[in-house]
Amino acid sequence: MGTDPVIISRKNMKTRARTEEDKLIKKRRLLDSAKKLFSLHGYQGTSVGMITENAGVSTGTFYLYFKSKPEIYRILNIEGIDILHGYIKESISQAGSDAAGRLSAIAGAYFSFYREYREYYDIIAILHLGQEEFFRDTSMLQAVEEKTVHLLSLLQAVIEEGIKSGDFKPVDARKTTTVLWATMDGILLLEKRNVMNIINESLDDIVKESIEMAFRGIIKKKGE
Amino acid sequence: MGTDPVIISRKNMKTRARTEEDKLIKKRRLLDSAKKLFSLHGYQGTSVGMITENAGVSTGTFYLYFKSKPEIYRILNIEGIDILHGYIKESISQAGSDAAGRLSAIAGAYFSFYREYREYYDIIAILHLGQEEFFRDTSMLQAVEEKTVHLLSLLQAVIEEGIKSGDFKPVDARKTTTVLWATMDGILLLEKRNVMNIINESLDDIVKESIEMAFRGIIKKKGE
Amino acid sequence: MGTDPVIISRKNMKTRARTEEDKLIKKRRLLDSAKKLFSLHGYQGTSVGMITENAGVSTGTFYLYFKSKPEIYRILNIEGIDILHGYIKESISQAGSDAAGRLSAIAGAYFSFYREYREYYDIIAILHLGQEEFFRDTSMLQAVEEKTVHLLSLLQAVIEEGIKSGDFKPVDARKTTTVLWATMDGILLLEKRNVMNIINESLDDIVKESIEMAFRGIIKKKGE
Amino acid sequence: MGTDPVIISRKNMKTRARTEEDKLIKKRRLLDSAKKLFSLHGYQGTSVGMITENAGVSTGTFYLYFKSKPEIYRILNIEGIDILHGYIKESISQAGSDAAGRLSAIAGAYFSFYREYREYYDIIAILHLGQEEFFRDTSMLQAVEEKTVHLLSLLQAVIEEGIKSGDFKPVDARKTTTVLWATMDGILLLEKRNVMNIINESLDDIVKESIEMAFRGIIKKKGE
DNA sequence: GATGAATGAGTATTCATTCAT
DNA sequence: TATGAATGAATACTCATTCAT
Repeated sequence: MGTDPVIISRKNMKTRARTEEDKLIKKRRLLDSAKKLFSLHGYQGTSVGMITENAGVSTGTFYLYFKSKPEIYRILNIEGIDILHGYIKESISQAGSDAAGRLSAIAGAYFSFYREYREYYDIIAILHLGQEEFFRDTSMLQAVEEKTVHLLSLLQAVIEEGIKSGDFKPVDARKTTTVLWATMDGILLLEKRNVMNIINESLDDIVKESIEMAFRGIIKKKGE
Repeated sequence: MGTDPVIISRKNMKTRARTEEDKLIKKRRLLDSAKKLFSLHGYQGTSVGMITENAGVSTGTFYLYFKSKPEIYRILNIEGIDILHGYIKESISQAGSDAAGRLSAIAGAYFSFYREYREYYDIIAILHLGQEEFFRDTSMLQAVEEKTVHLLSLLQAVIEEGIKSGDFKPVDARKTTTVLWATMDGILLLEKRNVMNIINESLDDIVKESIEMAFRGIIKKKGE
Repeated sequence: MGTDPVIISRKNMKTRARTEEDKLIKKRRLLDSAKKLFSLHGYQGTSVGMITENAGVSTGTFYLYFKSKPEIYRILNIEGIDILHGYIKESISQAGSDAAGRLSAIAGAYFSFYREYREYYDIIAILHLGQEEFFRDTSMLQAVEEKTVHLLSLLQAVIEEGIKSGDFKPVDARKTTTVLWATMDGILLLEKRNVMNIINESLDDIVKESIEMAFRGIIKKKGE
Repeated sequence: MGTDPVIISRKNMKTRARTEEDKLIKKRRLLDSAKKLFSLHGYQGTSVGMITENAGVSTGTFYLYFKSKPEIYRILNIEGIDILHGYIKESISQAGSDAAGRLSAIAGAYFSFYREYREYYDIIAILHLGQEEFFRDTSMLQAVEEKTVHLLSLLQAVIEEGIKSGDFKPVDARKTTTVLWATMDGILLLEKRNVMNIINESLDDIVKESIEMAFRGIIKKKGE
């Protein structure tokens, strides 16, 4: 790529810096390509060649940055989970102190994640399914599971607070958490299955409806 | 025709399928192998060779019974959907006349289907996800979608009846249907992702909880 | 096929006769199917399954009548050559005594064979080409070669007679024979390659022209 | 770029093709293997595996240089036709101005092509025969046909000139062209069928004889 | 004799990964 | 570091032939 031969004094430093940066950029380009392609064609439907071509590098370069195809997949999973994590945490910290608002915020964050990082969502939530064995044994899955559990615990904490503060009925916090999360995931599943389109409902409306339903069920009525 | 009258030596299935019945048995063996393997490794992760090996026949035999790999997959989809369909319909017809019971029965049927036909569930509900392109163009997927919509309409009818009879609050029937179905699917998704195990909750309990939650939300309180 | 149970006395004989006849009919049906299909799709493009299906018998039956796929091909070759042989001989015996007429008759017989037994022509004249090795080692090819040489010798005899009788110029009989035969074959080759169609010439006209050309060249002019 | 200046160690072609030239050499090696094998065993009788083995490369390498088996076949057809075309054109341009000489030159060129590029001859002239269906629909065959017609038109032009200049009798130029070309092809057909060998005639002698025969027929005698 | 289910080697093609340059 | 040519095992599918019934 013919590095600039003129600016001698800063050359070394600059070259290194650029190189380091270049490497990161290249790695990111590969990750982004992989993300897009995995989301679009699935894990098995995406070849390393497709990824490198999309990233504009040669085949061999892929193996300079990643050990294997499973590895880049694993990295994307971790990235995706981390982003989701950040979203949820941020939403909790920014929400007011009433339990309903906090819970709403978490749901909002989850759906925002889906809308803004759909490719990551596909990777962390969808692609493993029905590939049991293939992904089951890897440490990656374990990490994903742990993070998932942590997310659930964040939600659970909110619900427990709500119960303590008297905003929520004295439900079983863990079970309620699970069902709420399941509802969110299930809605996205229907969306992915194209069902929303077919029955002519918008994702937004269904999301709103689900939160209302949950509240009508959980929120303690005055005088109850 | 004329099945062998000497029933004794019938057992070794390595032999030729001479009667129509034998052929059906062998076809079923292939279907069962494929069902298991698709459920375990996904569509792309399952090779025809794996299927025949599992069924204890040679490669060529597969093509005696099925035209192609997509075909056996399509057949399994149809079978699965039909069984689910039957389950749901049966549950509705056997349930009493009160809306809550009918709704409960449908949910029960769906989860029963999952428990008893987990492999079919994987195939009809999970495997397509994240393979957009690959399955999007086939008529098979369309059929699956249609059937799904039909199932949703069965549930919706029950909810509408409930509203009419005064058992349910005057909710938006379609949106409510969608959310309820999403919750059911979402629960199974968590189960599939192994989350139930990790958080030490049983599928049964969560199912029960979800129905209760739904009811607490939908059922009109006396004097409301 | 439920043989007639009534006419006992003639049963054995009749059955045998019918069976023998049936066998011949079946064998012929297979041969005819193979002939048609080989001519249409080539040797490699024709499967045993195609032949049996076309003949309306089962796969296994094929091997009751023929040892292998090459064998049925060999038989068809011999049949074809024999018919051609018969045509040529008949044409010679029926032609008058003048050399030109005899020669004309042979050419006519060859082209008639092509027109009436095109499938045999394809098999004996075309299909081997470019499959050297595949057919080269079999005894079949040798037989075909011998018969071909014999046909050439028939033509050569006519030419030699013509020379002796003074009808033809004193040409080299063998070489002339070869060139004449080559011309006939070449014309059919162009026809097979669809060239006749493209240049809008009819096979008949070209055949006539070729014979005239040959004569204008071979026939001794009076006073020459 | 910059071919290795140390020419010594260049020899082992087992190495990677780094330069454009190396790639061309390897591609050619594959083409040559394919040419030889197609000529020997026909299109269907030649597997990609045979080609790569003969070329000393692995299966996958084939697809680095060619898109498919039909593609390499198509390329060989085009190459062959182009060489033949060049031969004929060159022969015409180098021949003197008398019609007989020009005609002789064309025939000579055709037979030279056969002798020097026998494998190409097999591919462009022989292999399609009796594979109707298989090749009929491809654009390739059409191209071959067009080129064939063009070659015929070159020959026809020579004959027409000869007629105009008075060297040839006033024959039907197109029909004569067709018969002459047929004779050439027919001779090669006999050669391919091994007949020349069997009857102990050399191709050269027969070619010479055929040209003489044609001339004795076409050339106008003085005073005629 | 007739059937047709079963076989398994063979086909074209793809793809993750390696490694010489 | 970057390249991309090379590999070869794997894939879906076909077909001549066998053999139990």
